[in-house]
Amino acid sequence: MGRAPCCSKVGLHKGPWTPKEDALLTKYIQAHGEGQWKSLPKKAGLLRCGKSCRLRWMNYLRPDIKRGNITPEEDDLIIRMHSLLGNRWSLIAGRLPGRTDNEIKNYWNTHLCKKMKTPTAEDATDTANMMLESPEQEPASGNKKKKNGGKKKNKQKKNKEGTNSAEPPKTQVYLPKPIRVKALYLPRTDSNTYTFDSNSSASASTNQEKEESPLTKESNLASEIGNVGESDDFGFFIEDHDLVNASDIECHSYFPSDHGSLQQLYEEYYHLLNMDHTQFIEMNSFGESLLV
DNA sequence: AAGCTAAGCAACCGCGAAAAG
DNA sequence: GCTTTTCGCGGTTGCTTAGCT
Repeated sequence: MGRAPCCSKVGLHKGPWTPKEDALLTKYIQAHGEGQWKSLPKKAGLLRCGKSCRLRWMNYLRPDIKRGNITPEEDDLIIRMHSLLGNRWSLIAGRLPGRTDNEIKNYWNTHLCKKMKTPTAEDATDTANMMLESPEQEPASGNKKKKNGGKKKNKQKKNKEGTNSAEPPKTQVYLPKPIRVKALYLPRTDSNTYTFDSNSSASASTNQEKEESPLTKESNLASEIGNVGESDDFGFFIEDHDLVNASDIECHSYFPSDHGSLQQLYEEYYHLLNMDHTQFIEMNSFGESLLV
């Protein structure tokens, strides 16, 4: 069955955003919160596709975006998270406060991919074990500079499901899928710093959450993983039995940027992913049972 | 200084999944 | 339970800029 286009595409602006468009979008979202991307451009007075608005907001305009200068610690974490999760940019980004999936993806494709191909002795020792366990995932097209122009579109993409038998098997992670939680109820605040007007939907976190220190929050989340043993990649089954997606909880909002914590977080992930298979299977079926 | 190439990054596209009707 | 709509993700493209000859 056909799929309706996300927008008419007729008469819509494309390409780089102007400061005026940025201002309109920011103003609208500050007043009304995120979500309803389809209708947002019209309401905000923008001649843009809703997807474009969302992307612009998520990757550039959000107040908590941290731009530029990936630190060595972040760099290291990205490499190691990638070795565990593969090209799950949004998951990796969710663990790096202020970083976006697009930024991390670009960073990987331009810097780290090369680095992985020509590892220094230090890198080699640091990551060798993980690299053995998970196949090197090429960036979609590497650092190719296709000056041949023209859109080849998704022909390669269609092959991604592993028709190439020569490829080594990927590390499979059998964990429950996150479920989508409506932004209206659990907005993606990302925000220890990102607070709109008090009536904004973006300020949905409870007072308790707001008062809780980042460290407390982090350790709580860590204990959620430990106690409940229920994390997808990586949704959490919270004690009061609300199944939510961690990316909606935005635990990264609560993670302090100190790098000891990033290291701790990595170790937790690594531990989860190295649990034996029966645990994965149980977790998977448990998660699925919740989702049916 | 001009032309060329590579690198970096913002933005677009299509698809899958979940929500809504 | 089926269809349609909406959202979010990952892959890809193409513009801009830096570096080199």
